[in-house]
Amino acid sequence: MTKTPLWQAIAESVRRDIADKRYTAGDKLPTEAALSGRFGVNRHTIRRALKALGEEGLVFARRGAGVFIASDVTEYPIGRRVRFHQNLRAAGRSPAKKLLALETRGAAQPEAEALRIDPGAPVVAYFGLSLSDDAPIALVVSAFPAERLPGISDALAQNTSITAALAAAGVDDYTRASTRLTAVAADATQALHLHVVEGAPLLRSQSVNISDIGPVEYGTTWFAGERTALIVEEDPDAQVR
Amino acid sequence: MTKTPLWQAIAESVRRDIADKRYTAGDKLPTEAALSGRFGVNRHTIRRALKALGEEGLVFARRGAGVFIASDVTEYPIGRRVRFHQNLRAAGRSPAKKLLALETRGAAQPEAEALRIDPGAPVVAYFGLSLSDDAPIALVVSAFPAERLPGISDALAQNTSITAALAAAGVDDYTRASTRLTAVAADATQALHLHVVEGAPLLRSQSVNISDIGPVEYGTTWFAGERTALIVEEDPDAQVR
DNA sequence: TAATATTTGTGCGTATGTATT
DNA sequence: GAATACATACGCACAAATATT
Repeated sequence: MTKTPLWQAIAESVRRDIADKRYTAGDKLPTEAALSGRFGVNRHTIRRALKALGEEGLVFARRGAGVFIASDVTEYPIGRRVRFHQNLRAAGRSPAKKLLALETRGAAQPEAEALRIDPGAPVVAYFGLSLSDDAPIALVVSAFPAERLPGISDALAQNTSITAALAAAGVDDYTRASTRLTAVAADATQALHLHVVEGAPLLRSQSVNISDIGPVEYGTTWFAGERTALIVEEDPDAQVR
Repeated sequence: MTKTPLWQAIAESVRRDIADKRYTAGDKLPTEAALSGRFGVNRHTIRRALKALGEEGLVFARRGAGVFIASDVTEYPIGRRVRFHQNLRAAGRSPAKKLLALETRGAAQPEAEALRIDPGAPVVAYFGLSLSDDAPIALVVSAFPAERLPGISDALAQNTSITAALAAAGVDDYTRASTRLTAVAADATQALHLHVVEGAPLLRSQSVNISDIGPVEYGTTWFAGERTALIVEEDPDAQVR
């Protein structure tokens, strides 16, 4: 009879607690110190167990904050992906949206080019996080030309959606210019926001929205690759050459 | 895997913003509170990042007033430019193409569903590599329904392009159904083919091509994220909702 | 001038991450 | 596994300087 390592037994115990909904998505687990007391083992043994759960995607840790239950991946491993499919046209525009920050500053070179304004001309920078059931889906950074859109800053602060804010600023009709897609690795802060590990693959979408008064938004969206997929609609009559 | 401290990642991000002239000499940075919201970290962590920038002489703080840009950074290591642009419609169909392998086997479940054939029905699997100036661009795996396309195996072996092979098999008119895009991490063999390190971000495109006789190709393409960007063409008349 | 709000500066306690012994 | 040490990070509270009204 082989002896089961302590950390495996502990991992199994916590796994049961999660399965039994004693802890649910977003909850904080007891501290490592508390768990080490409860199970009567060293903190490192607890850490070994939590590491295993982390690799299973069941929990994730935030240094200085605690260990938290990840979104219910176990129950709906496939369905979760399906639910979070994002349409490219709706990229970064899911209903639940958290405003992270808003600032007005000078336009950098690429922003100025995309928005067809002078470098240094004021832009309103919007930082947001798209959520679905508290699970972060995408990180959004958008630049708006301040002089072309009077009152856009207040509109963004008061409206939950970018579309609504643009409408409040007088733009109710705009089209998306060609979208540029590429895969990139998550940096430390992106990983923090999206609840993935540093270096995890992200899908980055860059696009410009244009109305009849000119470009109104230069937006970049980072999607958590593990949890989201973009569906690109294609013209059914289009020919593949 | 080296984990970058958050404060270093934040310092680097702000350093870039200064280098890109988003903030210029004399400007006031957003408040520590605003930055802590934008990056999703505690104010102490922001302060640590700002302290580093202060020690570099890039910024200085005035208690009660704010943090200001001391000087512009002119020299900055420019990131590798994206050298290759691929149109999504041409995904995996660039001129230089290397045939890696060709095999006939039974259809797996997802292939059967996509191609609308029975699981286990014969499919011809095509493994190829897209190149540009000897640099690998994308790894391509396509499945073709063997019974629906008599002679497709020989056609693929003899033709350099998939389009030509399909034409040789009697299909000269097909359309691409909606494409699914997501970011994934490169596994060991993909990394080898694409000349990237294992774990590097890849852009994965999955799509089905349909002709009047039914689905003719279920293809998956992995693009090297560091070297490629997909440009999604949009209907200029399309509305963003 | 005075009151109030904002912003940076500082301290303390606690939690996680990692390395060493 | 156990014990220790240190770096990183969070959360709260409050003081000090500045800005705003």
